[in-house]
Amino acid sequence: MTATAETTKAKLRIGEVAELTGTTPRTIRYYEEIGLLPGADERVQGQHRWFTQADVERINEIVSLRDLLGLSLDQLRQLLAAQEARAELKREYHATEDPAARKRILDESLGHIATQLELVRERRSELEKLEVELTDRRRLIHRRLRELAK
Amino acid sequence: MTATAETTKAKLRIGEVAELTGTTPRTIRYYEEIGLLPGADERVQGQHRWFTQADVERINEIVSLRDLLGLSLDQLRQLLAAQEARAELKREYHATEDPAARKRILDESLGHIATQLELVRERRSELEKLEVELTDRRRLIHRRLRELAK
DNA sequence: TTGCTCCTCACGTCACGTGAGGTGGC
DNA sequence: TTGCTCCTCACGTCACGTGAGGTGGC
Repeated sequence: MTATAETTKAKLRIGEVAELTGTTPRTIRYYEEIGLLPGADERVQGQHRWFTQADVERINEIVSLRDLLGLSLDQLRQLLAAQEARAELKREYHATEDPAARKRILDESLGHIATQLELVRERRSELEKLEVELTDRRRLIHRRLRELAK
Repeated sequence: MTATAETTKAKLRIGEVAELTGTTPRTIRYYEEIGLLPGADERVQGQHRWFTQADVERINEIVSLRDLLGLSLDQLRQLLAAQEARAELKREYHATEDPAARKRILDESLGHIATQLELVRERRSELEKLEVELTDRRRLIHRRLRELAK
């Protein structure tokens, strides 16, 4: 009856997943339709979809990159494909003992992360610029209010 | 022949404005069409549109809020309407000498700015969370690379 | 005057929203 | 078993993209 035992392989319905990820069932079906979510071909047409915690995390990641970095779903599909390639590499990594192969795999991962980090930082600096503008305007108004209070 | 003299009331064409704002002529026409840009009714149907530096700044602001805060154009229209109300208040502000009226106007402006700042900060904290996740993953890979180098 | 940029339809697209009508699982 | 959530079309919408055919300004 522990929490970990309860959540092991817990099957989630599409409405629950939508709630957990802040999306809608329609959005999740659409992501499956365009190939952003895996495992769609295993289901018989008309039957209910069942999701796992891993699906929730993937959708959260999609939503996060979509909203925060403003990527199109096509760009996201490419990015996620690159991530899967990385996961594949990870399995190769554990399969090999060759230090040179391991180094090559890790270097490649670093490249993918660097790409995403650059996007994040670009966005952050734009947001900070906007914040500075707003706080400047606020400061000006506060000054005028103090003038009035005299 | 000074720069300021040259740019005074300089009339810009839609293509130039698109370039300056990182948009397209189609986007600018669309924004005019849905009422995000003012002064559309003064132009005779079929004639060329002429823009000023003020239009460039407005479009930059629209693009910035659209991309960085993820607002819909409908939300943006409301926000910009509120801003115009503030500009109107500003004129009233300069017209009145009554300190109480002036204070009321400034307080209202503060409210609008606070709303935008809240949106900006929400976004920023989400972005920072994503950045931390990415740098954590990068650190892990760097550690493994150092292990390999031994 | 010649080009280049502009103009207005108008249909296409991406990322879903929104019913309509029907079936499946606690 | 009943009701709620799920299913699949399929059309609608928002924010533009993309030609087609024609006119205007340095």
